[in-house]
Amino acid sequence: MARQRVTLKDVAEAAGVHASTVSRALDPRTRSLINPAVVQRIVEISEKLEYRPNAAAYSLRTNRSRTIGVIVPDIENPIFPPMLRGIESALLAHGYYAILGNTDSDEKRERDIANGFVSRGIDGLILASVSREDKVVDDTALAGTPVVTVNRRLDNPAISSVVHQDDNGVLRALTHLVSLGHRRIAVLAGPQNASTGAERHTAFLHHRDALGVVDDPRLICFATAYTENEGERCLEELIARGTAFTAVLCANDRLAIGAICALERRNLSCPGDVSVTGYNDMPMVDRIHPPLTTVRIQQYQMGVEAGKIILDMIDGQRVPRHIVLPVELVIRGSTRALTAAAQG
Amino acid sequence: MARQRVTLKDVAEAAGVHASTVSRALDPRTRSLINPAVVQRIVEISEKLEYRPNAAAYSLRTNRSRTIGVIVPDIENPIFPPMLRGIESALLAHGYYAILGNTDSDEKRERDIANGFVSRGIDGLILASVSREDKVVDDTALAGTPVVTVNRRLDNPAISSVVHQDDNGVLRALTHLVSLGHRRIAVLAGPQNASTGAERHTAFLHHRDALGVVDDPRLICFATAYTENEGERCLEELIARGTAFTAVLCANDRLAIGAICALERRNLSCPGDVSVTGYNDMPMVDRIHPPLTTVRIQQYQMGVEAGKIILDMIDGQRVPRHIVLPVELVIRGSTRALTAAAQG
DNA sequence: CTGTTAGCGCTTTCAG
DNA sequence: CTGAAAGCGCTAACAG
Repeated sequence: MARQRVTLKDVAEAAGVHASTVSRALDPRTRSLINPAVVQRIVEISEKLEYRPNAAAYSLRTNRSRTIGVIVPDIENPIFPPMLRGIESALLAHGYYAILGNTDSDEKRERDIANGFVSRGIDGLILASVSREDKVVDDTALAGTPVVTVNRRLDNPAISSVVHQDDNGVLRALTHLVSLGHRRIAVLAGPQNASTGAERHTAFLHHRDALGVVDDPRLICFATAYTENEGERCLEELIARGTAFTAVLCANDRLAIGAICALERRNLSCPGDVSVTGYNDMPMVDRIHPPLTTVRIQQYQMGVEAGKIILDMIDGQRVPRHIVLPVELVIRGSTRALTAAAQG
Repeated sequence: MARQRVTLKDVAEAAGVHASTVSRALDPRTRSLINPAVVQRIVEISEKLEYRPNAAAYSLRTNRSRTIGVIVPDIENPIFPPMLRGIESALLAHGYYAILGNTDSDEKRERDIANGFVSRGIDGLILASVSREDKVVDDTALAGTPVVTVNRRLDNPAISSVVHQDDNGVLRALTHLVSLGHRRIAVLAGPQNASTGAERHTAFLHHRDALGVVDDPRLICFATAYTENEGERCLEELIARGTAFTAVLCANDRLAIGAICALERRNLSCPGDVSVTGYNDMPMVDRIHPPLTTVRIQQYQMGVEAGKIILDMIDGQRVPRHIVLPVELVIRGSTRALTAAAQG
């Protein structure tokens, strides 16, 4: 029955001291002010009584909630769970907890959730759901709450971020395809209002000529979202345009899965007729058919770094930090050397 | 700079009324007590001032945090993200938020997290990580906090739960295999300290004889965890025992994926040589090779129901409720009719 | 219908 | 080294 019963005062009475003494004795930072013997007694008694500090009172008094808001577009996207674990592991070590919100990439929802989070006094905000410009973020940051974006980056450099070497990832995937003999390489570009979409596409344009990849605008199709359905739609569109290609470079794994699906429906084989590369190396893409060649990002580590940045910012570090993690190419079954026959 | 500035008092002063009047005007439940014209003015002013209630103060005063703790073994297990979305959607409609914890199936971690949650005054606990007996749960429930388990069930019927018709799911999968001609059906049973593991295995034993499935204890292997690795290990063990089988009934999809992997390594084809069924229909199993025949559970709905139960319990409904959701069989490529050749 | 009052449990000056 | 006192922002009797 008893809900959240034992208070500082209870412990104080049992120990024969004042509540403020107990408060000091239990806080590692102020413990040194108190007579060690007294500390010892207070700690014992508080344990025996199973004292648990009341987080609301602490929060009201100190204006710190030890809570971090985490906003993602959609937790069902497989790259986010590992990231969440990373965040959690960074936070838990410091007694912080994460509250979670999904936006479905809807700006209004993002605003509502962020407002709700601020209202409950989050100490920081980690945001995976973010366009290249985002008023919600700017406002929250302006209001003094630490903010870090993860997996994506704002154009505004004042907002800390954790991202990957997108340019290098695209370069590796493209070099791999070229080394297999591919020159007519189609591109499923991601949404250009997302930093990943924009940066990966810029990287492609940047490296295309140097690698001898055919420059033909009809080989590029822009997805409006990072979903399997968009992958299918874009591949259909590429085929409808009637331009030949022997490989498809996709801006993420979900687009790649959709593309492979569409190929199969057209009775085209991957990698027999068309090679496909993904991006992210999300869970399970090594088990699909064919196993996906993709660029591996550090999903877990990304979360850890974001957690660390937020904690540092809460600790007073107000100069924005930008972390760029390295990537690696994982070669699996969805890419194959171009044969003379296929080139025809 | 301004952190969480505007308070009730600020709004009250701006409106020329007392803070308590503002409090009443802003709470839908007490709004009717206030002169409509005054309500109108207060609402306008609070919006103009961007007033956001301080959750800590509310919580301290009312002893309600509008926060639900959600504990899962591992958010990276693909069945949990959809469940989380379900929980979130049920909670958000009532202004509640979820804080998340992963236990890695470690009892000590589970206890620590639950304690942390209780300390921050969660109003309810949703627990997907739970053995058939669980002291943490019993204690939390005893302390007066609403608790509901989801996907698994405690032996203790006083704890509300949301699960699926496991018996029916196993019956369907088994009937399907039998209808394809299989009789020598191996079983990868789940951990027996999990209610799903125990109930699915009981269901198998229960239906085996009636369906004419061969009764041979050497065809049953118990996994110690629901992982791909355990699936591989168990399948290896079955083969090592030297008992022939033409199909494998797996207690969940991850075991099935491991089993298929092990078969491939042995140069056995699925479904050519051995048919395999999974359980859960987790995301992506329709895209693996071969697409997995499995029992579909309602991951999202499971979360919604759990959220509803928790909210009802917070609302005073203290009689435990047990919801059992229906399942369906999804037939894909990993099962095939037994041919005369394969029977030999 | 509205104002007054008290206090939730904690931290933090300020005294001693 | 420890106690006293104030107050964070809010809600809920209780008065009027």
